[in-house]
Amino acid sequence: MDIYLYNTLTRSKEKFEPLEEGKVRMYTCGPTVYDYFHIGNARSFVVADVIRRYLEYAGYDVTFVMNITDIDDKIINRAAEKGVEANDVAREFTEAFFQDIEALGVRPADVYPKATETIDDIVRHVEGLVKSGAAYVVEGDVYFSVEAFPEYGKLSGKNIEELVAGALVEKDERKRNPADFALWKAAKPGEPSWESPWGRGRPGWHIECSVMSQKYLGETFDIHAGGNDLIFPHHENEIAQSEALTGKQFVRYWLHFGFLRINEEKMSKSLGNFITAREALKKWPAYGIRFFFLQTHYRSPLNLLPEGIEGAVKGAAKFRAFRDELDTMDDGARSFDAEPYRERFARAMNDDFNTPAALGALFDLMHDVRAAALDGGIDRPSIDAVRDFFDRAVDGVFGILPPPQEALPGAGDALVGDLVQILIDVRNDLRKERNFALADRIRDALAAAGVTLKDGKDGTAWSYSPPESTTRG
RNA sequence: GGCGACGUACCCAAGUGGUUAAGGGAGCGCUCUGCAAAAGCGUUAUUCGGCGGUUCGAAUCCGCCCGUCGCCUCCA
Repeated sequence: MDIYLYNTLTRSKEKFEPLEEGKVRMYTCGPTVYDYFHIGNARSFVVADVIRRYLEYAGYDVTFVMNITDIDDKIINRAAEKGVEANDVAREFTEAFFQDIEALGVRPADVYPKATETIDDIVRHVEGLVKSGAAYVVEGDVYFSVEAFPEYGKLSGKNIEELVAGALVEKDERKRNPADFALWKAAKPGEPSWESPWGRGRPGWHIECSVMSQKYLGETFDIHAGGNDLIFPHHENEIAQSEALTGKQFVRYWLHFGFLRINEEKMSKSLGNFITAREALKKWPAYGIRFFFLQTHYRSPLNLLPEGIEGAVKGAAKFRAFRDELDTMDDGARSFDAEPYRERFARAMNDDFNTPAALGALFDLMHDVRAAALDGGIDRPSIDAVRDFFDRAVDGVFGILPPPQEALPGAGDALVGDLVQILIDVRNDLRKERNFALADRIRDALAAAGVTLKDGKDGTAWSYSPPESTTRG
């Protein structure tokens, strides 16, 4: 089955045909490491992660690159505030970035190029643009001349005249056109800087992504993804800088993600209405946050509602319960064909990564497997086939399968488990004696400690999760 | 002002011309239970922001109106 995806460049869904058969070269704009990233940024990282995982599920060999912008005005400003070196800020938040995406279950990219480690390549690229006349030097700054690139505006649907007429473009007498943008910035006193043909300075933001992506993926690559707000000017400028030098198409498919909103408003650092991914992960498990994101199509805006994430946590928990059932399911005589569900899943995902529809297929699979299991039982090969697909989809592609109970903190400890079991045994004796008051006291006390008891036909099972009472705020 | 997205049940959200409008959460009923919890099962929109139009047929196409949001400036 073919994959179709919505390409911002053509404003339409297109059949995905990678440059090289069976191989995908993909790039996503990574963080500027001046602070913790927020839950809205997390949505982009998770969505990109799921797209990458699905392409691999679909059989592609994916090379996935994400940059780290580790030199930038914001980093310099933050360092000045804290009274430390820009380096220190970058190092601290690069480390935090890796911790947080790991906690979110985002699989590592193949390469994480850093701007400060790509300076030579950036300088060469800018030099090339200056030589070709697409860029010009003014007092140690280098600007890209938008008029030198006739196709400027093709991604965002803007044109230079309108941008200039928009009057919001800051006037800078040194620029030939107000829409021109900096490729290289001359160093101000005290700022980190590198040698260049135009004196000491540092790269502009846009050029980093162009150079870092092309360095690892080639002059033309398949997919470049990022948030909607990067379409203009960031990605527009990337195209201009890249294609003006190579004369080749820079990126074949541009994917853009919808925003996470809070109170119907875009969540952003500048509006100050954000919560960091780090804070969110203290409140909710990663699988719940991921499930919450995937319940909405990646291009649509998504309103952050605590009850929404709580619902997502519960939804994801059903996957775990079902997965455990599969392991203990008695085999029966009937066969169950998982293929229609696999097809529905693939059809949904192939249609511009329609994760909500794909989730629907997975829930129907659970429902129908249970119904079949009740109605005579399913044979072993069918159970195995369901489990194989289920694991590859829920865990492999979406990354939303909650960990088994044993993996939860505290519950894996042998002594803790023994103590809980002793209490359960005592309580069950009390129940036999119909001393329910004391039995319930044990149950309530355990519940307060995070241990939930489930009385069933075959005895009492228990599970652990961090107590609700520790919620903060 | 220019460009663009969206408005589907109590909440979230698929579906973009044709059988009964997916799925999740919540509510309700049931099973299980000493009672719970958890889990499972069942159930909840003659209707898709409003008004017109095209069509044998529209949530789906067209027009207008109302409402929400985004980009045009750093931002995922």
